[in-house]
Amino acid sequence: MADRRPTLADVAHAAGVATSTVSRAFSRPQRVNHRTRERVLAEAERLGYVPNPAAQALESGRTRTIALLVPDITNPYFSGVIKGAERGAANAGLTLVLGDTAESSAAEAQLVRRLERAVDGFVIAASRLTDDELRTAATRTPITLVNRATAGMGCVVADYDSGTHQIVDHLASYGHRSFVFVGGPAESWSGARRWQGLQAAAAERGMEVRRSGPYLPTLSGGPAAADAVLASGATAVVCHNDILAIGLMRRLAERGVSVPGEISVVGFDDVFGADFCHPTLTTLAERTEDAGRRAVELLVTQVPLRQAGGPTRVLPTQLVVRGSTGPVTSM
Amino acid sequence: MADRRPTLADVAHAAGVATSTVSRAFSRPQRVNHRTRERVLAEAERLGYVPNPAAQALESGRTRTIALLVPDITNPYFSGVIKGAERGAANAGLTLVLGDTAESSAAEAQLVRRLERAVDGFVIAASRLTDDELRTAATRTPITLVNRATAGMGCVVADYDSGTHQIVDHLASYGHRSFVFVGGPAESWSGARRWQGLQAAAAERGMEVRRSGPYLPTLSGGPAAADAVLASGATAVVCHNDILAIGLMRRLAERGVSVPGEISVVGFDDVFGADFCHPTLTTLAERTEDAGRRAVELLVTQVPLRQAGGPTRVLPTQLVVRGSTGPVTSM
DNA sequence: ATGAAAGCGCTAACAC
DNA sequence: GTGTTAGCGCTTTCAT
Repeated sequence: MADRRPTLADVAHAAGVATSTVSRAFSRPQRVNHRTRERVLAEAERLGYVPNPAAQALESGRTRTIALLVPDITNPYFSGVIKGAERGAANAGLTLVLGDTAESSAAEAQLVRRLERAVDGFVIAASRLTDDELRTAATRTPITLVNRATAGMGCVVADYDSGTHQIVDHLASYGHRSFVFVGGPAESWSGARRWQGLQAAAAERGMEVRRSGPYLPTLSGGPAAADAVLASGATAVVCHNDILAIGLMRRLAERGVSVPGEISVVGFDDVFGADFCHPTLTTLAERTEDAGRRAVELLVTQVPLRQAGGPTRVLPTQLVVRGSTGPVTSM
Repeated sequence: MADRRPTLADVAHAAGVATSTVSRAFSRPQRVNHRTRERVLAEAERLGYVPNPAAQALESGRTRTIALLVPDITNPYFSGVIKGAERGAANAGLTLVLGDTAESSAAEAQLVRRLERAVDGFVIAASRLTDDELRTAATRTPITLVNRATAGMGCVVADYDSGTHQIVDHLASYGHRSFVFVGGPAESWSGARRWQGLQAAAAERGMEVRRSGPYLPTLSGGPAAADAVLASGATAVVCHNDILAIGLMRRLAERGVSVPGEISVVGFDDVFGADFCHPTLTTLAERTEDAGRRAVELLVTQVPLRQAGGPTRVLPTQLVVRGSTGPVTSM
């Protein structure tokens, strides 16, 4: 182990100045004589001085750390959000703490409470908390939401209105007159928005929609969903997310049902895997990496202002047409 | 925003005791009169007191935070490591900071330096630093490695000796007399270990092996690898990782080559997607979640002891046989 | 068992 | 432009 690490005082002594000058040399370069600053920095470098973040935080009350909370770290949908947030944090010189809420609102609330003094703010993706819980927490520490809109705080959401229209138009262009929405968890905010959008878009097109589910938004949710879809006689299905869609397609393949020959399948998210499953999946791509980065930016800009509110940023979505959708077979 | 948060002094005042008593009530319950402690805790609860981690860290020098560094957060291989580490940290009451080193040794070194004062230790997965750089860094802050063995520090690695034997035995059982190893990045420690293991196992079986590459360990590395393999006339290939294997299989499909009919394909990692690509991929599964958790445990046990060294933990691997491997076609 | 008081390393007024 | 000096909130001797 190294000996005691050099402190501000060590650098100050070595450079023959006061500690405040050293501090300023780092944090307010303008307010220090250029030559003095050079000397201080040189001494700091020579001594291998690194500021102690705990001490900085204690004084300033700011930790230069933010937390990102996601329901499941291993879900590839959140990988993009995590990466984007990590980039955004790095750009802003912030440290990113990652928390997995295990899809539980209790765990989420506990994590917020545990970390609120250790971080300057939270980015919460797909929060399971109620609007009220979120707003209460936001009075203590700034919060920005990803894929969840709650009045009074910064939100970054995907444009599901446009996205669901794109999906419906695509299916209509292939001659489908109706489709089934294979729903995910009932509490999912994005699930509700997707379903609303699909209903509205279908109504405009004069198409008929039904909803099936809820199902687990995992590969294992696929078989039950597939069987329900088969029973319904649908020519097309739109699934809550890609993973569920892939699980559903696997089951359809097992049962000898051709995709897209007999049934067209559409997913949401364009996760890793959507372009190499079989058949490749037509899906609505979200800019998850952008979402993570923007959420951090939103948080950073509102932190210094100490304002609780924040505008909602809507990120574009785009339909990626692949092999799982095709024309209706007239029988 | 909330008013000033209650401090130790507020609680002490409210309970009519000294701050040191409040501090002890939390950290050394034994050394405080039972009734006093009850009263203090009640007041703390009533005021909504939460200790300020920065102040705790400043005094004690310990932050109760550890950092996990990975080359690429979006790589599904690391998702398991991240999840495991998150769990391990949560179990130990530690906060986990996540860093993405962007597959760059410079970024990794910078991140270590930037965080070393803010955390009590590092878990570094697939480190790109040299052994010397790692050992130097470890003298300042404890470090544990995942999938990288460096003498003198705690390491968690997969059992590639057993794993590569499993792969070779599997191919031999299907009648393959030779195979090609499709290599990843030259600097990859695990890549080197895999190749060593395969060579040794093949030699024992009297099989012939050649190496091709290096290739990008991504889907986009697949086409070049596939074409090289075709030119070689191999009956079986073992790829650096699953992603590369899937990219390679896609290219083979494009070129009308049947898998496993004409060529058998084996991957490493068993990442998300290996069970739904087409054909499903035979691959060597690693216990990545265990690895992450164990690495944190190793770090935690060595931190209090302030000992730099640490034993290497070897985690079992197992071959998952799926649809991408089959018998040699005699032509 | 409890209190008083000295810092931990740094920032921010406020002087000079 | 630079130095002096109070703390930030907590832990930890050292008394009592």
